[in-house]
Amino acid sequence: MTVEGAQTRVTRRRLRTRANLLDAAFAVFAAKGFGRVSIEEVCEAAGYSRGAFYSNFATLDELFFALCRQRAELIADQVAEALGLDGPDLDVPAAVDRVTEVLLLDLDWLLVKTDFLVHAARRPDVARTLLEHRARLRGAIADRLARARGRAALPAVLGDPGGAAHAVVAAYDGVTTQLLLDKDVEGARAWLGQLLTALLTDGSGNTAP
Amino acid sequence: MTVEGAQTRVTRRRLRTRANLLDAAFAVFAAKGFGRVSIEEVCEAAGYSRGAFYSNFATLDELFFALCRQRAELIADQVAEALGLDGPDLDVPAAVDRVTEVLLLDLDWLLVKTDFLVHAARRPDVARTLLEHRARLRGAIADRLARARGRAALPAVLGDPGGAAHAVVAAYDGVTTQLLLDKDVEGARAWLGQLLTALLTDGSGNTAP
DNA sequence: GGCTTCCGATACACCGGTGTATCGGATACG
DNA sequence: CGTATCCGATACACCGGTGTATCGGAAGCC
Repeated sequence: MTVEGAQTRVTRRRLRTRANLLDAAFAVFAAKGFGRVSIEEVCEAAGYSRGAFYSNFATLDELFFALCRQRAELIADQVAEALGLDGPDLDVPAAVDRVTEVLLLDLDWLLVKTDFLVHAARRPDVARTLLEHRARLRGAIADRLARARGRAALPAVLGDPGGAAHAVVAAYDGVTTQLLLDKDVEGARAWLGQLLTALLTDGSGNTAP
Repeated sequence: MTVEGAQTRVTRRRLRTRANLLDAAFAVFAAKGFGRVSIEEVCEAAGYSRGAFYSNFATLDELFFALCRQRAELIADQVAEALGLDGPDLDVPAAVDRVTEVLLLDLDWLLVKTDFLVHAARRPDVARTLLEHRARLRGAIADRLARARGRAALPAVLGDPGGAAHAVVAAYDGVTTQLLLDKDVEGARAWLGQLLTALLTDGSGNTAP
């Protein structure tokens, strides 16, 4: 039933199997895509029986959601760390490098994430959650950009740092789409770097390499 | 068997039912997502029995592919038309308006298209087809931009018109992602306009409204 | 180590969707 | 209008996955 309020013993084994199920599910979802996957497949991949599954999750959707939440927060933390690395002043190209290193690393995750996107696009409540998550990320980026105004003025067309952050996210999403098809991670990184440079500078090339 | 080589009579009824199945499938796919849809559902929505389906398609994948191909070509034609409208000189904001009018019109299509994207991301052969399609579209945009050099110089960071076209597509994809979640078509159009302006001008605002 | 609690494996009944084979009625053509 | 052809509806056998109920054994606690 996945109730967590009235649990007497926290049970160690349970946590392990739950984690194992999540890991196996990630692999299976990445390979086949959510919606093409049965509960049995996940269990088999994890080395458990269906009993284990039903003891930990009520439905496949629930597992999928838990999985995406887990990974998304992991990535978000890494991005936040990458953004906070250098001091009060921001070195745009360096920061871009560090962030793309995190964001455009794991093709499997991008695949599952996009699966989750289309899933969310059809469920307003899930969409809300995802939107909030994205807003938080954008906020972090905007903050970072605002603190770095001195070094490179933002182009006027984008407006405030919030708008610029919005553009950064859009660029990332756009590059992701192409990457999903051509699988060229290095190319995507380079390309995202160029795009962000074009967006975040006024075209005079003052922060370009 | 869907063989089209040795067909004695071209049969009118068949074409109609095929079209009906495709239309109904579009609605169902948009509502539930490919992979959450059964053959029966599609047939029911179209008002046919499964016999009709199997007489026209071998598998649900085949229908899905045919559907995406159909719609994609329709959109591509409309975009090509919108790009070719004004004379040898290009009015960037106007062209952007016309194109976004076509591209960001039908949320259902964006939904299905993204479904198709994740589908393609897992099948190299399908991915190839989609990549070629995108390359053709980029080519059309690059041509258009190249012919309009006189009016507004492209920012150096993006390189040649090919690079700029690449950026345009990325912006479109990025905006699409957000749009799928917040369903704000008008906002997406405005936002895509801003993004493209930021990308295609040198920041001096010479083509900004 | 003995006891209690809990977790996950096994077994079973069930259902929805699949694919095929067959047949009746619609359709094109002379 | 008659007839050959084709299309799609119906019927059937089948399978894979689902969810539940039950039970044996592991994990925690004394």
